Amino acid sequence: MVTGPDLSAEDARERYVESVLTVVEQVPPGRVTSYGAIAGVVGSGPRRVGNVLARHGAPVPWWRVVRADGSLPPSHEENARPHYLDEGTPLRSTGAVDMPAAFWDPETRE
DNA sequence: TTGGTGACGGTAT
DNA sequence: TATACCGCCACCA
Repeated sequence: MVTGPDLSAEDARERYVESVLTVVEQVPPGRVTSYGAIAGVVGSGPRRVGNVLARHGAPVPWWRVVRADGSLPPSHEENARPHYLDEGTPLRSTGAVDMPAAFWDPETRE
């Protein structure tokens, strides 16, 4: 078989990206979820999720997606803080998100 | 084609 | 409690 472009695989990748962005959009204001939680829903590893947001995360509320410990890379943390204050997201004195209070599980939607 | 990299996560020290 | 290291896996140069 001639090695043509695998369009099905490319389409699968596109649907995967769309799935991730859809989950992010479903996170309620004032709540956050983690890369790992999204990974569990879309069926992939957490680094994949971060990679997707890095490339296609601009149009979605990316600040509602944080690391498992509730923190974000310093630069993004600066951009996210205003959103947290505006949405009333529970924060800790460290500047990270108060995970036990703010975590939203995309699988149980609570 | 091969190798390096990363918006992470968990475990070990 | 903080730091280091490894595992994972697709994307980019």
